[in-house]
Amino acid sequence: MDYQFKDIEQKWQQFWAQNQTFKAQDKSSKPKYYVLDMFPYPSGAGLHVGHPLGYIASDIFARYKRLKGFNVLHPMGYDSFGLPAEQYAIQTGQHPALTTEANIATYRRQLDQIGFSFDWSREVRTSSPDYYKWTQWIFMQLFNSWYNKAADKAESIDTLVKHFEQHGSAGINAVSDEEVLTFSADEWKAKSNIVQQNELLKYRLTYLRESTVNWCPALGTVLANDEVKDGFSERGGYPVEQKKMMQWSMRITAYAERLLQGLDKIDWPEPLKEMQRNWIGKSTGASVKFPIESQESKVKSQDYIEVFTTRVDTIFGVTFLVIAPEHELVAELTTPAQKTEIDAYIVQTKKKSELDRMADAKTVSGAFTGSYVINPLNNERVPIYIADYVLAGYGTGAVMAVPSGDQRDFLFAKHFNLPIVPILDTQNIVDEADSTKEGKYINSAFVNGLDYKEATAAIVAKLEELKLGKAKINFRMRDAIFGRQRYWGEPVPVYFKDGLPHLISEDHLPLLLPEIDKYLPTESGEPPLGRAEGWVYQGAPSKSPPVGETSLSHEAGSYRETADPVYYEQLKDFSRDNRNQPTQTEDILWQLLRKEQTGYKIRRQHAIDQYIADFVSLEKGLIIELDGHHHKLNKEADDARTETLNHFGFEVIRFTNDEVLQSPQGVFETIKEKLDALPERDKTHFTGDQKVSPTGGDLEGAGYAYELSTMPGWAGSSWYWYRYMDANNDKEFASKEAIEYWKDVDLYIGGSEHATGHLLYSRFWNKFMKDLNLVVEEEPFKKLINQGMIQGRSNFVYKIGYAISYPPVYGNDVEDEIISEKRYNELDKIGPQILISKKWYNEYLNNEGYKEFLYNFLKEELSKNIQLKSSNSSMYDGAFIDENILKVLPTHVDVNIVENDILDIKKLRSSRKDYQNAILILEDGSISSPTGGGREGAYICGVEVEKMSKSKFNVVNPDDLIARYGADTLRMYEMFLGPLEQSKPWNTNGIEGVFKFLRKFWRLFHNDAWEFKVSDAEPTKAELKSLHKIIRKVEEDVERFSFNTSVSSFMIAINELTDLKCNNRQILQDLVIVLSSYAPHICEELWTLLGNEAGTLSYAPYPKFNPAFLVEDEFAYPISINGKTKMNLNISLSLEPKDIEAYVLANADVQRYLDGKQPKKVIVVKGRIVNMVV
RNA sequence: GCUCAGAUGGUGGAACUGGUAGACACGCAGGACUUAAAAUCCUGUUCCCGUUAAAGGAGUGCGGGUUCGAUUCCCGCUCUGAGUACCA
Repeated sequence: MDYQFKDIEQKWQQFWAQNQTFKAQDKSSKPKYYVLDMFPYPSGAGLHVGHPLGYIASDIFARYKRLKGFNVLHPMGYDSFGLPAEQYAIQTGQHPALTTEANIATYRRQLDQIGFSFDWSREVRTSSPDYYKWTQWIFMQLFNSWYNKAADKAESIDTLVKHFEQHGSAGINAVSDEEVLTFSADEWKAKSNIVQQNELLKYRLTYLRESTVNWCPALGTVLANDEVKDGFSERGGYPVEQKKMMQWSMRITAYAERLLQGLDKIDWPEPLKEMQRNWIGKSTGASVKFPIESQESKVKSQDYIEVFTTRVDTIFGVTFLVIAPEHELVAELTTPAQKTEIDAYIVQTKKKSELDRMADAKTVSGAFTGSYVINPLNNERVPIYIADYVLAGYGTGAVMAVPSGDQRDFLFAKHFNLPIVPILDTQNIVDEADSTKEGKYINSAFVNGLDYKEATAAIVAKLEELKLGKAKINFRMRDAIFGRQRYWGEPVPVYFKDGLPHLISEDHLPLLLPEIDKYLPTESGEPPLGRAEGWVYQGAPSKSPPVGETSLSHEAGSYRETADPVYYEQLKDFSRDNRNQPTQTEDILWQLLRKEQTGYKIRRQHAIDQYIADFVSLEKGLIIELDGHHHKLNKEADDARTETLNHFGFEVIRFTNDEVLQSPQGVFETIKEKLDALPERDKTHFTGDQKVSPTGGDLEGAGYAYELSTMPGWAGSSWYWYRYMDANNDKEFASKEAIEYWKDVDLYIGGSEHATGHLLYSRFWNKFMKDLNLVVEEEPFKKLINQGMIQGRSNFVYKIGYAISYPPVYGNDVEDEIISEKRYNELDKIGPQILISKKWYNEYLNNEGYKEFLYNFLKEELSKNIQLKSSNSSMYDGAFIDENILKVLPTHVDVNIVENDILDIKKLRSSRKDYQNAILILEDGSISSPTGGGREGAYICGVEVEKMSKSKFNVVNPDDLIARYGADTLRMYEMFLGPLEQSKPWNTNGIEGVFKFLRKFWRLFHNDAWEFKVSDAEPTKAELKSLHKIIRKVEEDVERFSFNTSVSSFMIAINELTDLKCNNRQILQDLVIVLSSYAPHICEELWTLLGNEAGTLSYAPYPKFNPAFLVEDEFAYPISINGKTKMNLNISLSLEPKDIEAYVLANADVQRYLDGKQPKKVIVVKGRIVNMVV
């Protein structure tokens, strides 16, 4: 029978599924090998031909490793939480779980028909509760951990608490928030639980903190840095803005150094590592404090400005300091004389969006504050400027400017006429800064004459001695925002009590995603989970209550002396800050309330217990609070706060900012009425002997609000490779034995788009899990390969766009308007489309005469083919075509109706209505019209390489190709296309060659009548040579992931064996094994035809290469003269170079080439070449 | 701007440690089979000059270097792609 790929492929796919042929063994004496593809998101669009590229490569590798005797783990699953399903749900109201399910089914069907050897018994889905239970569990471990810098690893938060209890905060070297408290052991123990928990939150590896986030209003969620590209969201391309929000974050910065170091130990593509290095952004330098020049009467909150620099050696070249406009000291540093200028500049920068700021990079702008710092090493006065080229978010938000060494500083200095002092004798600073490190220092006091290394060391030493600086390492990487204000993600296993986050009990995992009515934020702007009814935590908070969970106010004697004196002191500091920087609404209200305008003394930003009240009347016990509109999770905190304040004898009234802005007077009246109505404050509560629970009861029966945001897309994919090791375990995320056996991923294949997202977060979680001894390897992916992108190859037709203008109607020239592009396109629909072939398009571009031809042609065709009439027909009477508006537009045409750039005109006509009556000028100049019959010439389309996408009509679907050629052909063709890592355009043209090859292979096993027939004779030498060449070639190629070259070699081998008329069983059987990882279906079929047991091919031993079969006794030496090959000579390989030389020189043809001359030198490389120098 | 990767026929690409550049495949041209088409098979196919077959010459983005010999190594440049960006 001829090669029937359809039947064969279906048969074997079924067989593999039924027999679980590719199930990996949990326990095995074989060595393990773990081949993984990057977790796919099952999108609704289905696969295009570019998607399976990496899967085919990894599958070939996995199959090859099985043949080589490895126990191979090759799983597949779905990263099934994510934005697209949710966006779709918002539009259609369909539950994302349903659409996701449907998408997975499509995805699976498409994967199955390509014949992958996945172990489907281990399939995972991040959106399944069995799976996200463990994502939540890992989140809990992160919450319960801190990073101990001394041990350089994460540890349980218990060890931190123990340390605090025994030694206080002294001796702790941790990665934490910047502002942490300092306290003794006794002070710690004296703190209320709330204060303690608040403090611990600053150390936890996942924490809640008010931070500046990338807010995307269109998606209604925050995004991580890697999800933002050039100020727009990566998914959807919506604008992103900066916003302060209470957010869950992951303290990935704790691992910055280890993430960087680890890169040196893994076999990844260099560009990928480079991207991670850039993202981590380590820079070694020094921090230097520049004392602020004292000014009479002005009290500063700080008497120095700290800068970070990587070139501390240039400190003698500092001629000014630049701080970011957002720098906290700007207000204090601005002198009255400079205030207008500075304010104007700040307003100007605020107006600029991120994008403007980037685009504006070239223009110099800034403003002088009027203040000076002192250069600590030469005591010179250094003016302080603000400028937006200094970023508040990097380093300290301040730079020491060295115009001689830094181009931005140089431009700034030129612009503001600031001095430029050279500091190295080799510097050339006439036109631009020179950042050289060569030469000896000048103008640099005690380092004059030293070189770069010496000077740097000397300066750092000096600064350290002065206690004004030290060597420092800075990282660009920020902590990763972990919450998303979206529905379709893992719920965060956290509830809120006293405004503080608490973990739910492990017994209550998984915390299931609740059902909601609409997948939209609530009216009050809470995330979608705010819609879930009754979604509150009822259980016990944890098995062992958090340390120190006692009454918060057992020491409270008065509102000033709260439970925690240290904390209270800090609050007073914050209050002072707040008073200095009132918000707009606070300021409006304060102007009305101050100076007893209500009849009572009002204080603003006043610390009470652990809170700061916006406004308070101590006399009447009334607290006035201003709120932005807020989040449900803040409400829990607000309620707790109100309750506590009530307890201290205060009544709380709240206004929103909007209320104040709209009617300040009304707000004032309400407050006044309230004050008048209130009695004197009851102070009896301040005895402190009462046990107070701020939430009004014990946990039993109480409902605590859950966290309303969900986890980001990368949560589930940051550990999934461990789940595959033990996918069905319901006791642990994976068993210890499984992890110890499989350890890590040996080969990971996927796209480079995950470089700074998934691959960085995964390494982070892996290191964390290693620290907790949950896993055994420091790095999860030993070897990684980026498959290149498959680009689309678009085809174009060249459409004549024409417009019709009208003469003045009724003496009115209104109609003679300039026709806009849009109108022009509308008009071009009134007649038939006219398309010109590629040659004529080039003619149109380069030849004025042809334009005229087209114009005349068009006029004639139009008068012939259409009547210029419509409902108001007079409009078209006498209409004329405007030559100036005639244009030829390259227009995408569906690549599926084009073959070898030749358009299928019939298919074109039936594809779209507006092409039905099209007139085509063909390559040979003849014309194809709908009425004209007979044979037609060719219409040649234009070609361009672009992204593969529906809108460009260049999507090639693997389903179609499999239907035409089969999966084996598709697999081999995708590999044949070129090196795996390289991006390349898809062109279906070559696929025939691969198909022919498989048929030729099939035919080796069959006689002319297509009957299966092999011979049992002893193989010939030539046959064995062909076989062993390919055995070795495939081994070499697969090991170095050069799949394209082995496909070529297969073709060569089959061509050779066909020429040898080989149908030898021994040869063919080994060949089947060698080819089976590339084209598994056809090989399985032939394997059983050869009489082997079905299903045994996948685990057959790979044939052993025997070099003896390749040994030649002769070699056709290329004979070259001065490096140019002239001829070949067959010479026995047993001859030594000397004899070869003699043999070659004796040859008559060689003598002819030498033309009687004696060669100066003869180079003979045995088995390679003979070269003569004349 | 910086970093990285790359540039070989009409096309995808091969040449692995410096040793016959263009393997393999597509496309194209010619031929066989056929009434015809499809399929299949055979031959040719880097460019230039040229021929009866020849014989020459040039040639791996450009310019130089090292070498008996360079697509491969070194230096400088051009272009393309990717990443990143006032990162101090």
